[in-house]
Amino acid sequence: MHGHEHGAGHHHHAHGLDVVARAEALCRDRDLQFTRLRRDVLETVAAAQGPLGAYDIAERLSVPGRRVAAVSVYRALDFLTELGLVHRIASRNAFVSCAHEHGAGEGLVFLICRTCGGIGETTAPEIEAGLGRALDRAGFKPASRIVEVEGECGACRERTG
Amino acid sequence: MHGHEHGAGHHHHAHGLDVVARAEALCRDRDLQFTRLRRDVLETVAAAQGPLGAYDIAERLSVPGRRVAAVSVYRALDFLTELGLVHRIASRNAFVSCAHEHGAGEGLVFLICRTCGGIGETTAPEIEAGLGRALDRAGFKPASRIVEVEGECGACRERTG
DNA sequence: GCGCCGTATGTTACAGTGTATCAGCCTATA
DNA sequence: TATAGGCTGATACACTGTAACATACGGCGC
Repeated sequence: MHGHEHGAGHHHHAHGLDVVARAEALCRDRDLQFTRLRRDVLETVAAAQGPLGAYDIAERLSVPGRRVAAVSVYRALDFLTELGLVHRIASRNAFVSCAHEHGAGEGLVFLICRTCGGIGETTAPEIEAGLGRALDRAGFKPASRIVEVEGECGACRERTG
Repeated sequence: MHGHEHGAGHHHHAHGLDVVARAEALCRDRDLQFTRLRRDVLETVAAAQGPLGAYDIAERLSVPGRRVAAVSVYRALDFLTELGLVHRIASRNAFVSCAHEHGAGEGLVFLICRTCGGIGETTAPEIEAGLGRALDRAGFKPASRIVEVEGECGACRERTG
């Protein structure tokens, strides 16, 4: 699993350009700065096969003569995450890029493959109603939610049986 | 929210004894050792109001003359997590104790309160079917899942309006 | 131009999280 | 007693994340 899946397995191979284009449009619309560092970080994450840690990103962006500190990467990641261009995988402390829009009530689910280490996405709108009822029962007012499933992705199941 | 909620807000105040008793029974059944360190770690987590980090636990267990290293705490937490006596909150890198059994298909959900910092639990069995369908659509074979919701718990909503 | 201010970035330092490795200890069992 | 396996201690290290402060750059009013 080296891309992201949407819905019933809609693959986005090499979507680096997609997400960068979306970033440009978003920043233009909202009068935000799509700076070089932010672009570099986004391109690096988008080009990666799997999730990247902040220090991985910093290392890949650092060349002799231009060293990128991890703290700068974190700031760029915060910015990109805020815009929904990048997602944080809490159970891995790592980040993936995301080329498609996400709306509320969509039921975003992250799929973490134990075999190839890749991150997929799918949506399960059905779970929103049930989760909403459960939260009502518990008297809990939600603000944000994460759903992460660890297992084996389709590609690895085919490969290894 | 300084305990855990189960189902429609079933509270377990001061359940430290419950979970320790359950740990003893589990270890007896499975021929596992419920050592002093493991007991201490479990009691510390159970007695805490909110989630504890591994280093917090190590600090609380360290007294002059007996220093508990974080690495030992991690091993004990791994052991306890494996038995379902302790849960890890991925979005906080912290741990909470859990006095009740969990079965598959139960739809365990962690409720993280932004106001009081407490962790609650509830179950949403309804989401299992929907999530299962979504995973089928994506061709993904699940092994474990985490659902964490951040927001405001019932107690804090009453207190602050 | 000049100063002012807000945003972005650089730099350093530090706190927190987690793992690897090796050594010692304790206990059960032969 | 000897041995093997599980538990713990201790040290070191890598990774993750934040705080604090300095600097740079660009727009804006004067």
